[in-house]
Amino acid sequence: MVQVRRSLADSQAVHDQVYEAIRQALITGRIAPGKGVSLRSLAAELSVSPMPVRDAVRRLVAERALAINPANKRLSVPSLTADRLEQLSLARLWVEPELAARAAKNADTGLIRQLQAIDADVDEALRLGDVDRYMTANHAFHFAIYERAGAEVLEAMAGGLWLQVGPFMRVVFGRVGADGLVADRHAEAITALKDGDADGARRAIAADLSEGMDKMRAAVEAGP
Amino acid sequence: MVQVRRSLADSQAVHDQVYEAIRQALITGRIAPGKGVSLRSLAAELSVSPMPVRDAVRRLVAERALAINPANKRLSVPSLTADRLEQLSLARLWVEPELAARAAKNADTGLIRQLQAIDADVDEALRLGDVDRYMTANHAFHFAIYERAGAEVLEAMAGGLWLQVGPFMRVVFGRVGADGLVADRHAEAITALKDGDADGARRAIAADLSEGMDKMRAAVEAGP
DNA sequence: CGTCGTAAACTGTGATCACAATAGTCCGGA
DNA sequence: TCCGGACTATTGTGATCACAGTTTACGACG
Repeated sequence: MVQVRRSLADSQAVHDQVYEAIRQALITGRIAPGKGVSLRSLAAELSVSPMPVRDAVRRLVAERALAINPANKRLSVPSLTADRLEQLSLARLWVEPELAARAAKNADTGLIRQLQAIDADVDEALRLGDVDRYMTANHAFHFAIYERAGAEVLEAMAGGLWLQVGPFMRVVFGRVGADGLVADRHAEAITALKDGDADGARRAIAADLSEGMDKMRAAVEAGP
Repeated sequence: MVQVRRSLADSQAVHDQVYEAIRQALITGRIAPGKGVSLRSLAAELSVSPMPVRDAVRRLVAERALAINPANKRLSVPSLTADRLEQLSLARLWVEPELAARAAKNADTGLIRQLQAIDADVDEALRLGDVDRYMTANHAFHFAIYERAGAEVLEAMAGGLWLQVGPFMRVVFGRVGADGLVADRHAEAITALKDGDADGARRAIAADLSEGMDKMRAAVEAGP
């Protein structure tokens, strides 16, 4: 990948690129939960030196997207347990509707148009059964909303939770197929945001989440 | 400090010790909010090489206990704004009572005794006006409870929030004096835990938090 | 054929160096 | 006194090496 550095500010540092790469691999499930990874193997895979990988991994560990075995200090992807999913669901179900409600107060036509475009992408990804594209688009949809809340602390919390939930989502697709998630509440959410209806946005996002989480729960309980 | 390494497992890595040191300095307000720090200065202060500091700082940045200026990539302690405090309050007021309620179901006499001992320490710190000791003991009290909830994800969230709130707490002491926080709800919480009263524990912790947060809010609004 | 021990490969951690970019300082000129 | 520009110090980032501990592979022995 060729990338031109314009200035120090807008240039993504290598460790940031590595972070994004691993994050994406984690969310899309390209690295299986429970599997062990190592700094050097990741570095080799991404064709960078171990140094920036080390930085990225530290960050991911702090965000609980990667786990570190306290006995031998080796890295691994956290495995999917029903208990973890339950806690993550609960937390998401609190933060994300709150962010949606706040966003409703700041929504404008630009945001609405953007959301409609993203949602069209989500639908097409679902139609094609393109898992990675669905995940990316769905993430973009939610965070386009959350970003508008203007609540950086809560938004960061949501980001961290989403990262931890990512691997679970892949399980859903793996078991019930790509059409398992077809019924989202995105249209409802868009309508509520357009009307500046904070409570409506809160309910729409809450419903969207809990439906998705229910599917994940079922998939996880079906088999670890 | 002399420390014997028994095995790789129980030995704290240097970067963990550095993390704890900076964390403590942040919480107790020894590093003022808004102030800039650097890897090498921290390393010199802690008499270690910049390398483990780098690791610790990455972690703290991920936890939003340190901020990194996107323009020049320099480190600083996040400054205290009313908006940030409001979001942190809201989040704490959701997670921590939840943890307390869960802990109530797992509480035993051992925990109660431990909490009573810690609370006595809190009270003595207040009596003496020993700010650092109060902060440490108060932290110990809350997390002795939360640990008992057996909810690692939520507990980690609480830990991250506490870390971000830490600097605000010092502001309270700086303005209203050490006796500004004298009225805590620890006794109430202990009673509820002893009775296995989940709702009581939830209410006690919620009351404890919101009182503290109110004081912080007043202190922050009085002057940045 | 199975089991155990030893050697090689691999792991995270820390130290040190190089480099480009920014911030700070100090001095000259108006 | 105040402003501007050159020089120096300091900054985060990345690369490379060393090291101790752990895991894995393999071959010898029973």
